[in-house]
Amino acid sequence: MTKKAAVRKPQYTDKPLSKSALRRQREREKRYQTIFKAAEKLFARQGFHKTSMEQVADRAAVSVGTVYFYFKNKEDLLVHLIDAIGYQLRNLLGKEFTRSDGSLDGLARAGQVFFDEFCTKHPERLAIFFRESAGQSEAVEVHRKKLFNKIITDVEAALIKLQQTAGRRFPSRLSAEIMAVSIMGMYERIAYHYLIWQDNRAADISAIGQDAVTFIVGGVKNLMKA
Amino acid sequence: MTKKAAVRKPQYTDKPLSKSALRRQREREKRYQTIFKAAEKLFARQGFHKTSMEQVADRAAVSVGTVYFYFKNKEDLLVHLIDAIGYQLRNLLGKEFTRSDGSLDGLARAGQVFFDEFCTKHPERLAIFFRESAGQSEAVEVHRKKLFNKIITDVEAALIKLQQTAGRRFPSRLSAEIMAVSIMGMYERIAYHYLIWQDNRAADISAIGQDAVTFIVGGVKNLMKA
Amino acid sequence: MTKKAAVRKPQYTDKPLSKSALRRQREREKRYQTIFKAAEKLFARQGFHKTSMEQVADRAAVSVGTVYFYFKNKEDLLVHLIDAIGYQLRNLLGKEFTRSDGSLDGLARAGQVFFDEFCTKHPERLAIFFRESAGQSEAVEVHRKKLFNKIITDVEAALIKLQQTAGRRFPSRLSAEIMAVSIMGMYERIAYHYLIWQDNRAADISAIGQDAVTFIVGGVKNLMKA
Amino acid sequence: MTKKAAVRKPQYTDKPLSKSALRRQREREKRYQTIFKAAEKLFARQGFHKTSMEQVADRAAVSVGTVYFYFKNKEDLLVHLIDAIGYQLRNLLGKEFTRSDGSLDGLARAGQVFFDEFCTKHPERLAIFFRESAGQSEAVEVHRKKLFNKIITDVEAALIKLQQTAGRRFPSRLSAEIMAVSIMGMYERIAYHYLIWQDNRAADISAIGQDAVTFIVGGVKNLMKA
DNA sequence: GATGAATGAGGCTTCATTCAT
DNA sequence: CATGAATGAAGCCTCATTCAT
Repeated sequence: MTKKAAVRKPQYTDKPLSKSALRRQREREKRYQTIFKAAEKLFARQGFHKTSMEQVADRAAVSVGTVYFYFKNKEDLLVHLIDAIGYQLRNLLGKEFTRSDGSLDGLARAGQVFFDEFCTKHPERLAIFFRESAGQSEAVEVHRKKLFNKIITDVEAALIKLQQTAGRRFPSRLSAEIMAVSIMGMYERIAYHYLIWQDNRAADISAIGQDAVTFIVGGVKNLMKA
Repeated sequence: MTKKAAVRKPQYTDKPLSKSALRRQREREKRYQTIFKAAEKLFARQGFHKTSMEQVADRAAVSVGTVYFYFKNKEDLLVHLIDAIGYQLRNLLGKEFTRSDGSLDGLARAGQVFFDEFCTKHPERLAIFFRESAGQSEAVEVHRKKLFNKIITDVEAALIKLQQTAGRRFPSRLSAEIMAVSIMGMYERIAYHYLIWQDNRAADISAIGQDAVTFIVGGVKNLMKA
Repeated sequence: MTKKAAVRKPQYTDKPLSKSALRRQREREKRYQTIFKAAEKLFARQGFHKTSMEQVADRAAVSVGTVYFYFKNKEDLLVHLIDAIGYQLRNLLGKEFTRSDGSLDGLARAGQVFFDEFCTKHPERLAIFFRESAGQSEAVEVHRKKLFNKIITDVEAALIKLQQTAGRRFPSRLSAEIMAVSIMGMYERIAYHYLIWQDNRAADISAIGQDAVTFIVGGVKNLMKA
Repeated sequence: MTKKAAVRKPQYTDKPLSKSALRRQREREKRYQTIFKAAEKLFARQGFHKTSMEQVADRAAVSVGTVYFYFKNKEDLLVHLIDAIGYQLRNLLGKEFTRSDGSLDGLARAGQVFFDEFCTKHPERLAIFFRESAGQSEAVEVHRKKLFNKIITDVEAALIKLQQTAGRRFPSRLSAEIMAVSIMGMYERIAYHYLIWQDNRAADISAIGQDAVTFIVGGVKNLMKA
């Protein structure tokens, strides 16, 4: 493990581990998570820039050096947070899409899940993904872009499948992507508006999501007609 | 002039100004603009945090002290940028809304104007408004929120007028707001996606906007039906 | 009038002044005083270092440039304040000493005057002389020292006269000076303690002064005995 | 360790320290002292304002960051200096007072100790306490006031004890305090006059102190008579 | 004489990162 | 592996002073 690479995640090697090695690995994983959670909370609450590595270390009850053992640098910490959030998000939404039958239901359910399972339950991740990860650095932006693109591609795929099932065609080759981007933007801003800026609206978010879904359904249909 | 205030804009007093005072004022306004533009460019290109006040001063060909003469501090510079952008944006969109007759046309035209007049012609402002102003500081966030809210309220008002004209009702009292937020989010992300992340798509943006508008129209109608 | 010298005080030349020149001179004197007073107040209230030249100018309702026309620089402003205070103080005390007949009464009356006429009526000058002028700069310290020395010399002279009148001798050649220094220190700290640190004790200061005088009288007598 | 706290002094916890931890602690204390001494010297020689943190760091042969590791900021450095001086001073004088039997001797001895042990041996501390700490900032002034008050209270207590021993009464309830303040002022200015302004008089200071003590004794007696 | 915009050196402070123990 | 003291570059900002108008 070189100086530059930082551990990040426990490595998975093939050779069986001794008991003590196992314990060490578990400890390591635990530490990693502690630091991760500390950063998540602090970045979401105070912002990425206003949070110092010392604060992260303090909250995780480890030394600064330890933070640097698990994460290459501060940016790396943010990137890992973003990745984890993206991973979770795609998992959550993906499940709904795959379960979907090519009707608009999958899209609708994904929207619900986004609000009910993700936004409401992980407001910190919401803030990090949509607020803190913006405008921070080149590397972070690259990661963010990649993630957005993946989710957009997921949605786009669902829309294309839908189009085929319905035996229709969207006006242009780009239409599906544009809709995917639009849906992403809608959800993003709705979450931002009602959950980050008005943090007591969690109760209404489900109903709000309903309207959003109705809106989307109308939009998609209208584009299929065209 | 108190310690904290910084000049910013020439003050408008009632007493007539002498010729030399007038020139002085013009010079001041010019300087202000020079610094403003320098910051706009740098913040958009390198990011707010990566840009130092010295760089701003250099690009504006003035001393650091002069920058501080016109702007209270770095944050103030960003806030003024945001405000100016918001002002321009509302002006642009507002004109379309007022010219509108309560049909969906106004909304459609506003969308076009957003892409064709604002995004394409002021990519730097786009980046500042949607990327750099996010996650920077409390004060900036407050300004951003205020602006977003204003635009959302504009759109919402147009939607309500539309509903009355059509003699229909949206499902809930919130629906119009939700749609407004959604539309804002759509446009934001479309602009971000095609103009910031893929900066050579300016040519397609008009066509993209078309699909977006179609989508919106369908969405709005669907919610009016409901 | 060279660039370096700054006007400071209106010059007194011998040739008779025209009417307009007279008025100009009066105006000048007035301005000088305005700035002087502004600085006095601000230095006393916020401290010398915490006060900027701009603040002085603002309070005097003139431009920064004007302040620099009347005073060479910031330090010069403080030095002039100190000098003026010293001048007033010596005048006040000196009168009592000269009126004195070589008895301890002069000393006693000077003490009273110091508290009743100077401290109570010019708390700002008190703060400047005993607080703000300390530890600021070489040049200021030199002035302060000179002034202290003058006053000390005055007191010393009074003590020596007293000794002669009484037909006694202080133990050493230094004794009178030591007593003068001591008296100065007493008054200084009493004023500081009761008027600067506890700013509502002005009412008691006369009574306090009484005790101080009694103390001094005892001290002087004891040293004459020795 | 929070952002604001800075280490300052090694913390005393109950758990026994390992050998290496002990050494670390010792090193830390040493560093702290080095920086402390550097600041003491520089503040006394060049003045607080004229001394930059970089100079302090240079003289202590550490980096600027290290200075800030041990002291929260520049003001903190001065405050700690003042506190240390006050602590030493009270210790020195306090010993004489407690050893005292309620006669004037204690007061006299304290005076001697002040001149012989403190002023002569620690001219830098003298300058910091009586010159540099004046008129610098609100926080510093608060500390200075507190310390002066403590010493004054000590002296006052000694005077009250004296009065009881002697079976006399001072004219007013304030008298003892006034005398304490006076004595403080005398010593302060004598030290300032002969040791800071005329720095070659250290040899005479003992004799000077004698006269001062005689003066004080006379003063106190005179007030007891009254 | 008065003005006030412009200057820029200089100071304080932060904090990501390193590395010896 | 963990620690945490040390580093020092870098950034923000202030403000005394100047000078063209």
